[in-house]
Amino acid sequence: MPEGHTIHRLAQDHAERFGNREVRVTSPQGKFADSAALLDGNPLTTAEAHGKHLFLGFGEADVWIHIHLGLFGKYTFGDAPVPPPTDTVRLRLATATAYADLRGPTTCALVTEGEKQAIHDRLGPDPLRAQDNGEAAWARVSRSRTTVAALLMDQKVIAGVGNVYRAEVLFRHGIDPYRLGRDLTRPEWDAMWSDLAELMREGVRNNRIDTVRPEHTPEAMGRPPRVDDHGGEVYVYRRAQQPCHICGGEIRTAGLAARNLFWCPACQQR
DNA sequence: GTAGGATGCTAAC
DNA sequence: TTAGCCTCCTACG
Repeated sequence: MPEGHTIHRLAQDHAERFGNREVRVTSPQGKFADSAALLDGNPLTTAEAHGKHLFLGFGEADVWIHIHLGLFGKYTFGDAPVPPPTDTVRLRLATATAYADLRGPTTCALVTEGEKQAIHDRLGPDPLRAQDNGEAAWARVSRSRTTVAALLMDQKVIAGVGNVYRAEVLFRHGIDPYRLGRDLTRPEWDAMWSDLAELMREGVRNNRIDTVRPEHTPEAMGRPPRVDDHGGEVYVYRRAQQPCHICGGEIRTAGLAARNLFWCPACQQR
């Protein structure tokens, strides 16, 4: 779930349900209780995403709730009647008509405006932010001796890409994950950047990751639809040892920087 | 019932 | 490079 598209969608969902409404802010689990009490009853005025970071702003209060889901964090949205919270709910926002429950985040903390800015400053450009472009990312990539697979996961280089988008965008552009940043061409990078922007925008719309082109969908190719709890239709992510949708060769997997990498060696050449 | 893994990241070695 | 954090779900006895 939690790649950049999830967080941008969460920002939208918060704005829709709670924007400019006074919200009850609580921490049934307790870890955020003191901070929640400070904000309780204020209107939610801003919900903003940068990469995988979510910021909630409350009216005059000069503080933000900074949320990072990490690997396990999850949001549940619902309508009234608001059910009693379970004891793992770190943060609950609620009005008379809607609620949002946050469980298991890596980060849920109050930050000042300055601390928020520091987070933005250490993040790279985000394909989902209108004001961002791939220029600064290319400057880093083009002089890096790191693999493009590692660079795509580095939030200082490009914010919001996770393990699924990494594997899929490399496949879509026929790029070997082990190629070095400095060996990429400018057109290759530009194409990946704009492709990510489109794929991730669709991810926000549908709240899932789909990367398979129309001509390669299960219906178009007469194969059974994918069954995987992560949802969308993909080319290589978590398809190790299965046949590539395009060439029929075997999808490979390997560990890279503590994460599982997936790719098709035939379609993705050096 | 238990083990293991998962779309993430950081601090410590 | 590894351990640690946080939660939920599946597979396996």
